Amino acid sequence: MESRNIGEGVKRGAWSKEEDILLKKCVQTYGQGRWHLVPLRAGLNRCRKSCRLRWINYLSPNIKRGYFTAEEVDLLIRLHRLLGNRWSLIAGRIPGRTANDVKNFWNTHMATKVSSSPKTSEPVEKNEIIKPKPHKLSKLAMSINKPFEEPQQKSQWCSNVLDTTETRKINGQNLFSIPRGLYSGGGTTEKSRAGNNSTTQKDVDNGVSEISMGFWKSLEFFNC
DNA sequence: AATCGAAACAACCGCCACCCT
DNA sequence: CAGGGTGGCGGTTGTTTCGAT
Repeated sequence: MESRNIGEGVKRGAWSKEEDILLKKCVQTYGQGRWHLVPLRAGLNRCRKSCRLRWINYLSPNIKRGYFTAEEVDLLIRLHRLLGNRWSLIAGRIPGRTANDVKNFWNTHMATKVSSSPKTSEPVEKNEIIKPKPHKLSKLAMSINKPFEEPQQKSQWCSNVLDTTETRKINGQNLFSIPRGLYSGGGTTEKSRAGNNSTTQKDVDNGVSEISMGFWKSLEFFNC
């Protein structure tokens, strides 16, 4: 694939290995953040967004690549029912997966499967989906995304947040029929990844009115 | 072996909230 | 308080890869 040069000479398209190395070095040296400075520091002819996206979705050492495990899919389905298309939130609860990963996976594997399932075609009631305004939600997510200390904590959360009957049906019907063997089936649970937990209670409170009570009940598991 | 359509995934775009001055 | 800059998000598009015929 050929990269294109559009506009003010900023390179677009696929990243080369050399660019990856430069970006990696830059982030390792200066840390994440201040993305507007990254192209300059790294000597990259890329826009800040492109650099950030490349790091977050591909170069970050926390990223888990490869097939989604059955456990991850199960969690994804439940979280999607709970949160809707809040990919960053969902990704925050699936260790090692990025929002882009989750979104791509859902769009290519789950969206059609779920919608084609007679039982699951039943639309999720709008008032059941948590839709705080984006950035309030982001902050809320940080509190929600407190890493699970223990594996049991995670499974407890999963089993209590949602009724699992539906997702089990989805899994039973579709999980192993997805082409290209995208599931490893079972798999291990990664240790929780480091979270950016800078949320204040005020931030969380700001979103209260926009969030269903069912969700807040689920948050009791985190003592939020 | 070649072709074509579908699936998978990397990357881009536009928007918006937050932060800082 | 207002305005500009920045970070981050979800939706969408473009390209590559895979599988069927």
